[in-house]
Amino acid sequence: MELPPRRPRATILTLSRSAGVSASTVSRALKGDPRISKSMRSRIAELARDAGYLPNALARTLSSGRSGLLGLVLGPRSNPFYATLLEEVVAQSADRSLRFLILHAGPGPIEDRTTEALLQYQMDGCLITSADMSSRAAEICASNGVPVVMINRVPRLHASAVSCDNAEGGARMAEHLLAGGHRRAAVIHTGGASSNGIDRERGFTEAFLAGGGHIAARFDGRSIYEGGHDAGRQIAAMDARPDCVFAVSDIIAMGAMDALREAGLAIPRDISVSGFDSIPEAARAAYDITSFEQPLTTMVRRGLDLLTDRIADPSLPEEAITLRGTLIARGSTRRPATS
Amino acid sequence: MELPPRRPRATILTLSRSAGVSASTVSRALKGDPRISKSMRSRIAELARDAGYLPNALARTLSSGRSGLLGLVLGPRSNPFYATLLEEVVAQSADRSLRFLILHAGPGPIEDRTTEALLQYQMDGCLITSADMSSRAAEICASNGVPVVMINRVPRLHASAVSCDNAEGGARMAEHLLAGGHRRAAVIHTGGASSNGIDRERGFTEAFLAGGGHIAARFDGRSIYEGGHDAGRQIAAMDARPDCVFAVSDIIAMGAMDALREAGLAIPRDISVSGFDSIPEAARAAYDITSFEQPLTTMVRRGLDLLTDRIADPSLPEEAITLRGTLIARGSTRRPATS
DNA sequence: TTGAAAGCGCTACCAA
DNA sequence: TTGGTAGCGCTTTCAA
Repeated sequence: MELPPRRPRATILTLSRSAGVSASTVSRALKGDPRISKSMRSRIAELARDAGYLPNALARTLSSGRSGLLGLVLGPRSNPFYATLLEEVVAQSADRSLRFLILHAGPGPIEDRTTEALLQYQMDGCLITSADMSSRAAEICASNGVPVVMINRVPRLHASAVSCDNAEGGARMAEHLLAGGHRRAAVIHTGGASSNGIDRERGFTEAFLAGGGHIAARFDGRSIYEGGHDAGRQIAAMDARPDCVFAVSDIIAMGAMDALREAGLAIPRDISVSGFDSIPEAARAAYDITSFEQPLTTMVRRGLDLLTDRIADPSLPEEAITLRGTLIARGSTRRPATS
Repeated sequence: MELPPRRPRATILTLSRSAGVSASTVSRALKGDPRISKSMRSRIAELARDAGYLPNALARTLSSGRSGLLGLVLGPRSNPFYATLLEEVVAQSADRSLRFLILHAGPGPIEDRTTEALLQYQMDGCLITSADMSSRAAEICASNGVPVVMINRVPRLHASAVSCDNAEGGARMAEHLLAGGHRRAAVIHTGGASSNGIDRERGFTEAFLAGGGHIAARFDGRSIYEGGHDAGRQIAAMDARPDCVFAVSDIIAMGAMDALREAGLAIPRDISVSGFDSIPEAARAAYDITSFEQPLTTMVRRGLDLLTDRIADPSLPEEAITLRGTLIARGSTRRPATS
């Protein structure tokens, strides 16, 4: 079977020739410049359509200095939260004609060559949802005028950020557990790797202590299911077993919950388990985990706003936006007696 | 605090001036052209390093016609398989200095404007891991000489593909279940949405029937956990309950398994459950699902090979590569008595 | 071994 | 309302 005859792509020049006008006229007509007469505009539009013309975005970048390309840094697949974030980012960026180039996806830090790609491809900005940038990488972006926005991260030097109020979320969870009669909590944190986890734990701990509770133990959940599972096993084996668990993310809570059940404990009868993020998996009947929901859609919307605004006007100051989340009470935590 | 003084980026021209040579010399020296004297090469290399020079990949594209950019189409987050695939693709592409631009991520078909982005950004090729392209989209790619490679999909017109032998995998699973003494199977398929699912079911069914088994029921698992869960509930309620379940993907199997347990059934004592893909989640102790593992690393490697080869030489024929997977027997299926 | 010049496709400035 | 021209940063003949 013959391949179709690979015509060379139409360009502004070819269009201008077949229209018998100059290239500048075509360029202006195509972007609806009002200085071009209406009839000319529609004539050229038709010509372009017939020729299957598509502008060369890269050539445009060269002269305009703006590529429409954004870098994206994504966290490890082991935490489904990032998958949700990715879908949201892609969905919203379609409407804004933003294109994302994947800089990094997975565990581990962003490598230097990744930062270089950012510059080589003239990316207009960068969205980071996970691993912290090295100071060097942040420095490179800043000194090259590439705005950086972090979602689900606290702001750093030279970056704007959108996050939910993690400390507040932790505190709300503490109140919820206290109201359910819990007083001895085990906390599964993430080992200082993420500021989110630290804030969540701090908010929880302060409120739980203030409410008369007591932190019976702390474990490092390493932000993964297995880490939560290990912690759960240890909690089940404790002499004076805690009456509740606060995990700083749902994926850790899921691991803990499975381990507790494997040890023969019933949830929430023997022990309550709570998480953070409210990922879809945590809502499944098999887990049904009480969690603190981050307003993901809005977080992404604001993140893209920040990015596009600062691309349009680099003199804008850096911003830190904090959004309030929502506690979703589910079946994994005992509720106050309603008698 | 002062921002650092935003020097304009170094270009080949600025380098050539400070070196006192021509731009072409710099260009050649930087890419190690042997025609340039060794001393000149190292002198320019040093200059470039000091100036923090990074080539403008977009400008290079304009003259060379090759962007180094590839499009990526990813399936819905509801199936963790795609998250694994994404990480593998990103990890491997770093070593090959390939850059992926996200064309689509999530459920639903690829939109036309997505295909247009492919051309506007002069992408060298496109990797599809999920939703089928419309014929129109495939046509557009073909007529513009953009190679398309599908991973985990059967080849279509104008595209190469890498997949695992799905029918064989289904057959192997049938044999495994037969060997474990099962004779009445329920199959949870994906409603004809994906050729993978169809092949897996066909392979399973033929082998299971051939081995003296019988297909007691079929359900549509819609490729999501909830679909598997619904099916599991119905299976648990059947009068003559099947003794095993074959789900065409792990995420469906997980849903089914949870539903069966919620109905009070023990696995595998009362009923065996098997899946496909061997995603990390299926290996967790809480599920421990017998599954058929796709050789993901190799699949991605071959996919990228196909892509880069056909970019380098567009006259190469389209290829379909089929890899053999591995049955991973776990605790969710009864094994043959070893007496 | 090096340089000059043209050109990739598009935008923007200055004229007309 | 339109055209001419220069230039974005790099590659690549063709000359020297």
